[in-house]
This record gives sequence, structure tokens and C-alpha cells, in this order.
Amino acid sequence: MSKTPQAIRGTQDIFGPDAEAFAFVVETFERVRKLYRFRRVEMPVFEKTEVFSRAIGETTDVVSKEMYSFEDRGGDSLTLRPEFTAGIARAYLSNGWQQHAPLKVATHGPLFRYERPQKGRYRQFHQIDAEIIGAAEPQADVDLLAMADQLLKELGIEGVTLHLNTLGDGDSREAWRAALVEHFRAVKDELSEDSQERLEKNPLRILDSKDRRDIAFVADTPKIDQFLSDDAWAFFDAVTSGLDAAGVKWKRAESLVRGLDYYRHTAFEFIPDEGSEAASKLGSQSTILGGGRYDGLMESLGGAPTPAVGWAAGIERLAMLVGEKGEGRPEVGVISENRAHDDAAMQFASALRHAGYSVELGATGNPKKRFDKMRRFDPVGLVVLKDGAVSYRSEATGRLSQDSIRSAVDHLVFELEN
RNA sequence: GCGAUCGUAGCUCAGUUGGUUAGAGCGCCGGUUUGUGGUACCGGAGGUCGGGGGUUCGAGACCCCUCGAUCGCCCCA
Repeated sequence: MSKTPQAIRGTQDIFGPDAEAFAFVVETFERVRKLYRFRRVEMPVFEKTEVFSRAIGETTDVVSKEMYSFEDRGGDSLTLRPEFTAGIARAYLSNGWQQHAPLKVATHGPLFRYERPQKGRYRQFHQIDAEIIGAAEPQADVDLLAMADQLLKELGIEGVTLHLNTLGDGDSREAWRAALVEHFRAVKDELSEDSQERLEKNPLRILDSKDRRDIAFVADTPKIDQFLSDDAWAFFDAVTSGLDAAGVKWKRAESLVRGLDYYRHTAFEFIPDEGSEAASKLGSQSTILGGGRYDGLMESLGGAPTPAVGWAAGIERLAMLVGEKGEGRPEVGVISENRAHDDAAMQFASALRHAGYSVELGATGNPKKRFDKMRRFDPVGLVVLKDGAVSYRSEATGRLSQDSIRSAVDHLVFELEN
């Protein structure tokens, strides 16, 4: 291109209908989180690198190859947040938020991950996020999932199902992992190259491999259910019965695992149903909302053992599913027919706006084309100022009936004349 | 990090096997017409064909490198 600067790879400038869809997601989230009494928090966009490396796990892809890390002028290693949970955990510990436990918090904002951009995947992307910290009871998981479910409903998103699994407590998870490694090691040479590598680093991931060579061996793997302790079973049962009580539909997904090391017990993802419209809109980036319980995270940051559960959802992915969101018609258009009335038009527009009407003003540019331009905005009511008269007309719809705009205009004319 | 496709006005695109001053629609600006709800016509601005190098008498078309986008893999939201 020329010398004009280009946007950084994987970043986006969001405008028009896309921006409206984005805003709709955030506004709906704000409304719903208040219904569930989640408190708003604002978090720093960057943290010391160790916050993420210790919390998320050194061997995860996110930490080992996707972080935007840099040294600041004081020589500290800092990192642009690749997720919310670690930073919120850090804040919980460093601000003594234990006093508020169980603490329900929600936030949203940009996250950064150095990945190859793709549909629904960006280097700077945005999430909404909800966490309950300091609650060990399965009811917290239910509360959190009920909010997620209601949010998706209020966004009008259909054809998406809650996939639910349990990873058990730390011991269950380790025993299962060991059994899986043993199972797959026996057939290692027949696995895909990716899975041979996963065998060492992240054996749970082999379970949702898409490679045909792997799928044959996934069917008869040891199941987490065989390794769950009585307590873990009781916990999972309480979660599922709570979901049923709350009217949240769910589906058991035995091979669902999460990529980050800190998850325990409940793990879940909302995924579009196969063949649904939502699935085709999202391409291969199918998870729109995911999370789980992370009881071990606080300890990895040096805090006291603290149970917690949370989820995050990609705003861009949700925005792709909410459909076209127009920018809306102005309630009133105000046009001056020639430049002599521009000030009066401005006065009308200002008065109407203060009265709570959204107003598009046509008092700039070529007077002869102001009608043409105003037409495109398609205002519900139209006020025209021309020599010796003020005319008005309006569709009879909602509060902007023929009468209401007439009385508003009459009122304005009266005020402006006196 | 790996693989594939693509990159021509602000936008959507056309540019025949490489061949004069690179085109259209929409949008934008100006004019005439119309005149209280998507008029019609006329004119104009705007592109070193993503960038760099190469092949050739000649490159928007071919080759190499690079940047970016898209779609998979991987990973994840």
C-alpha cells in the first residue's frame, strides 16, 4: 500500500452495524449480570508476566507461545492480558477481597493473544467475563451457568447447547490423566503427529482430536467417571440437578476438557449444534462461551486455597450470532430549506434533543440536497423550516404520533417566538 | 507454527492466451430538473493495480520475496 499506516494484524476497526451488534452484546450482558447481582469490576489490561504464567500454566499454548510480553523501562516483564481470570484472581488476593466472599464479579474488555487470525479469532479480541470467587458449593456453578444461559436467550441466540463435564477433584483428574496416557501410549505409533506430541504435553486434548487416525482410539478410552471420588460425584450430581431446577438444558460431554491447567470439577462450553445456522456462521471457532471451576488457581498465585468458578465468552463470536443490528431511525429530522434558517434549525434540534427525542439535523451542505440526504436517515417525524413557516409531518407510530410531534413543534414555535 | 486461496477507485467488482492514455455500478463533489419521503439528466474528483525485486520489446496479468485478508490444522472465546 501507500505510506498510510495499516492496522496491526489481527486487530479490527469495528463500525456501523457490526459495532451496533457488539454494543448490543455488551449492553445485554450488563443488564443480565445485574439481574444475577454480579458486581462490576475494571481490571488492568496488563499484569506482571508471572501472574499469567503461574496461574494458567507454563506448558499451555497460551503461555508458551501466545502472550504479548515485553519489558518495561524498569526491567519488569509485563504481559498484555490473554484472559481475565488470572488478573481477577490476582486482584482478589492483593486487595483482600476475601472480605467480600463469596464475591460475584463481572467485567468485559480487550484481550490479546498472538495467534494466526481466522474467522472469529483475533489478536486483539474482546470478552465478557463472570466469576464467583470463594464459593465451594455446586449452587455457585448453577447460578453462574443459569446466567450464561439466560444471556444467550436474551441475545436471541438459538441452536446452541451447554456441553457439560466434570474433571473431578485434583486426584481424580490426575488418575484419569495417567490412565489416558497409558492407554494412548500403547498405540502411540498409530496416532497422528499432533496427538503423539499431545501425549506428553496435554493428553486430555487427544480426546477431541479431529484426526481420523485418533478417533478410532478415542472410543474405548478410560472415562473420567471411573475415577471420580464419591465427593466428586456428589458435586456433579448437585450441579446437574440444580441446572434442571433452573430450567437450563445441558448435555453430558464426557470428553470435554479445557485447555488451561487450573480447571477442576465443572467444565463447560456452549457450542452451536451441528448443522445449525449458528455453527455455519462461526466456522471452526465453535466455542462461544466456556469456563469451569478453578479451585486450585489461588494457591498457584501464593494465596490461601480458594474455591472459584467462572466463564468467559467472545464478544465478536456472540456478535456474529445476534443478527443485524441497525443503528436505528432518528425520531425526528430537522431541515432548514436555506441557509437563512440554519440557526433556527439548530435551535429546534437542540430543543427536541433536550426533550428526549433523537434528532438528525439537516443544516449543513447543499440546501437543495438536504431532503435527499435526510430521506436516507428515514426519520419518523420531519420538521422543515422554510421562509415564513414551519411544517411538520410524522408517521403515527409510538410516542411520535402525528399529535405528539405537532404539539412539540407548536410548543417550540411558541417558545421561539416569545 | 503448518497448509490452501486471494489482494484492481471509498465500497462491490470487470479487465480475453502479457499488447495504446486501466473500466463499470454504487457512493462522494458540482450543476440542471423535481419540490414535504428512496426523481431524472449532465459534469467532476478519486487508482504509481497491497509493497519490493525479477523475466520480457512490453507486466494489473508470469516468477521470487514481503505485508495483509480469508479458509482449514493447531489452539481457544
